[in-house]
Amino acid sequence: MRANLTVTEQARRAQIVAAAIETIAELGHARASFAKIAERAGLSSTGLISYHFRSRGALMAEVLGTVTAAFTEYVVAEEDDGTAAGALRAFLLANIGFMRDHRSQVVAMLRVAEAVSGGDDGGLAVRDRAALAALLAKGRDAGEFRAFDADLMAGFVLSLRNGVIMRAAAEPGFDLDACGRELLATVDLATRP
Amino acid sequence: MRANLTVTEQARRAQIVAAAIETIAELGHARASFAKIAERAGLSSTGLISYHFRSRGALMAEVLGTVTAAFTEYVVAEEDDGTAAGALRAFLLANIGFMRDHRSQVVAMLRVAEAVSGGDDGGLAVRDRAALAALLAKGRDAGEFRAFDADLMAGFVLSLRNGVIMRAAAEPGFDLDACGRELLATVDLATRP
Amino acid sequence: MRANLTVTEQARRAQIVAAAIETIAELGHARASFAKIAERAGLSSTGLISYHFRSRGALMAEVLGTVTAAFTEYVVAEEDDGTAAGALRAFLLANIGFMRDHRSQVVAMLRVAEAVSGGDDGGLAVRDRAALAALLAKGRDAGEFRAFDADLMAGFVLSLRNGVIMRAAAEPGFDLDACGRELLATVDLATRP
Amino acid sequence: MRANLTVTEQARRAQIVAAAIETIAELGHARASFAKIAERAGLSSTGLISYHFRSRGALMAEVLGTVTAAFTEYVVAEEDDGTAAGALRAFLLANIGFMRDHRSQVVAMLRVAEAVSGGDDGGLAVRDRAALAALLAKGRDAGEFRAFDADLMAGFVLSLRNGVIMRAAAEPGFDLDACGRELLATVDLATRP
DNA sequence: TATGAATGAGCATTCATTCAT
DNA sequence: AATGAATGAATGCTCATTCAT
Repeated sequence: MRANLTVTEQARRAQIVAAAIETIAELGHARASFAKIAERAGLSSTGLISYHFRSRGALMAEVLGTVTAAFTEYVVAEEDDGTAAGALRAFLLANIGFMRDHRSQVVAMLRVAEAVSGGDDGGLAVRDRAALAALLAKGRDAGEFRAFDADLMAGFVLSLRNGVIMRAAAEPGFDLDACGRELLATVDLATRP
Repeated sequence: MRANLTVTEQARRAQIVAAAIETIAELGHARASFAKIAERAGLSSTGLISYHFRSRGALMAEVLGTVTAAFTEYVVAEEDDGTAAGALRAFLLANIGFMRDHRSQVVAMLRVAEAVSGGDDGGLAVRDRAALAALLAKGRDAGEFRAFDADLMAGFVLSLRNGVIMRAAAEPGFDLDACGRELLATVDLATRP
Repeated sequence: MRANLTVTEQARRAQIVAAAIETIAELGHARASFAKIAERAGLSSTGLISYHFRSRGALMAEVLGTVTAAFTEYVVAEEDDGTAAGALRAFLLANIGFMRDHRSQVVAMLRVAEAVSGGDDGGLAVRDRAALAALLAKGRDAGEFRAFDADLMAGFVLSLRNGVIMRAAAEPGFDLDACGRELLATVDLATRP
Repeated sequence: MRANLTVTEQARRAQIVAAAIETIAELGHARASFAKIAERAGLSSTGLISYHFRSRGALMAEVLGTVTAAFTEYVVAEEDDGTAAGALRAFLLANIGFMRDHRSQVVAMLRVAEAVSGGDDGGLAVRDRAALAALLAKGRDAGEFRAFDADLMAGFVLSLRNGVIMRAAAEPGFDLDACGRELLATVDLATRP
C-alpha cells in the first residue's frame, strides 16, 4: 500500500485495472482472462500484467479495492441529516447514483466478489453487512426503526441493492431512477416502526 | 427430442445432472469441470458426459431445468388460501423449505444462473419474475397490496430470496427458520396497503 | 503401482518415458520440456503427456524408476561368487556393462537424480549408498577388506562410478572397457586389507 | 576486453557474481533466475545484470572463472614438498580446506559446471583433469605411483573430490575432516606403487 | 551507469470435445 | 451405450533480454 510506485507504474496499473473492470463486467470473472484483458488494454503481452500484478488474485483484489475506494468516496459525498434513517436513505441513493455513473465498475465488483469467495458477494460482504447492521441497530435502538434483527435486515438491504444493480446492468432500458424511488419506499416501509 | 430418450439414457442423464449439481454447489460453476463431475458420478470417462450432452452449456441448461422442475413441483404442493398475499407467503415459505431440503440443488441453480447469463439469476429469472409480478399485480389490483410497480417489486422479492439462499449456503450455522420469519414479516410490511 | 493400466496406456507411457530419457540425456533435466519430449515422441500435443502423467515430477519419477528397474535386473544377472569382494566387483562390472548397453538411460538417470534432490545423485543415492555400505561393512568385518569407514567408502565407490558414467557419456571415443579395468584395479587396491 | 573495465564496473560485476554464487549454491543452476540473483544482490532491476553480462551464459562463465581463480590461489598457498605424491596430497587437502572455507562457491561451481556442459563438471574439467593427469604421470614415471593410466586416474581423483564436495554440501552434519582423512588414505592406497 | 518498463517466447497444466472401438 | 485415448486451444505465470530515459 505504501507509495513505492512510480507515476508510470501507477498509470499502467490503473490502465490494466480499468481494462480488467470492463472485461469482467462484460464477460464475467471466469472468462476475463489475462489475454482478453491485455487485448482490451492494448498491451503487447499478458506478461505485462504479470509484471505489474503478482498474480491473478492480486489483480482481482485491486479491482475490488479500486471500486470500493471509488464507491466509498462517492458515498461520503452524500448528504446526511444525522439520523440512521437518513443515513440508510443516503446509502441507498449513493448506491443508485454510483451505479448510474460507474456501471462497469459496480458490475465487475459484484462479479469478482461472487467468484472470489463463492458467496453472493464475498467475504467483503461480511464487512459491508456488519457496518450496515451497526447502523440499522443504532436506528432501531433509537426508535427510528422497528424491532428487527439488524444483521438479517442488513443482509436484506444489501440483497435488494445487489439485485437492483445486476438488473440495471442486464436490462439496457432499465429505469434506474424509478427503481431507486421504489426501493427507497420499500425499504422505508420494511424498516419504519 | 424428448420422446427419443430411452430409459437407460434418461437414467444416465439424471445421474450426470445430479453429480453436476453437487459439484457446482461445492465448487462453483467455473471450477466444476467435466473431470470433477465424472469423478463424482463414478463415470470412467468425461467422454460419457459429452456423449449424453451436446455441450457444456446443454448440461448446465439441464441442471437449471431439473432444479426448476423440482422446485415448481415443491411450490405447487404448498397450501394456498386463494389470496395473492397468501400465495406470496406460500411462495416464500416454499423457497425456504426447498432450500432446507435441497440445498445443493438451490445453490447450484443460482451459481449456474449467475454464470450463464451474466445476470443475478439468468434469463430464467425473467420468466420467474414475470410470474411473480403477475401475482403481485393481481393482489395489488385486488387491494391486498399497496400501489407498487409489480415488476420492480417482484425483482425485490426474488433478490431477497436469492440473498437468503446464498447466505444460508455460505454460513454453516445460519438459522434459516428465523430468517424465514424475518423475511415474511419484511415482505409483508413492504407490500401491505 | 497396481496394474490398473491398459495395454495401450502402458505402451504410451513407455513411449513417453523413452522419449523423456533420450531428451534428458541430450539436453539435461531443466531443458527437457514437455514440448521437446512430445516432439521426440512424435506426439501431437504436450497435453498427451499430462494425460498420462499427473505432473512433470511424476514423469521424472517414472524415468528414475524405469532406469532403476532395468539396472537392478541387469545387476542381478551378474555372476556372484558369494564373497563381498566378488559382489563389489560384480556391481562395478554391472555398472560398466549397463552403461555400455543403456547409455541414455544411465545419463538421464543421473541428470534427473541431480535435479530432483539437488545433490550429486539425489535422495535415491542415500538408499543406494546404504546398500553398498552394508556390503562393504560385511566384507570388512569378514576380513575381505581393510578397516575403512563403510559409509564413506560406499560414497567413494559411487562417486567413481558416477564420474566414469558422465565421462563416458561426454566423450564420444571413451574406452569404457579400459576404464572399467582401471576402475576395478583401483577399487581393489583401495579396499583390500 | 579486460582492460576496458572501470573500477566501478569491476565492483558491480563482482557483486553480481557473488550474489549469483550464493543463489546457485542454494537453489541450483536452473532455479537461480536473474530475478532471484538481483534480489539477493539488492539490485533494483534484472536489467543491470544483463547490462554487465552479455548473457546468462556469460554470467555463469564468470561464476566458474571466479571460483576457479579463488581455488587456484588457495591451492598455490598449500605447502608442497616437491614430490608428486606430496602435491597430490596437497591438492586434496586444498580441496577439503577450500570447501570448508568457501562452501557456497564450491557448490555453485559444481552446479554450474554440471548444467553448462552436461558433463560431471564441464569443459573446465578437461583442463583440470589434464593438469592433474600431468602431475600423476610425472609421479608415476618417477616411481612415486604405480603404473596406472594417468588420465583415467586423474578422472577418478576428481570424481572422488566432487563426490565429497556434494555430499558435504548436502548433509548438514557431515564430518569433512574425517572424510578428508579417509580420502587421503584411499587415494594413497590407490596410487602407491 | 543505472533504472524500471516492456517484450515475447516458453513453461506445465487443464479443459471440453472428438473418435475409434 | 460406453470407454479410454487423443487433441489442441487456452490458462496464468516466469524468464532472459531489450530499450528509452
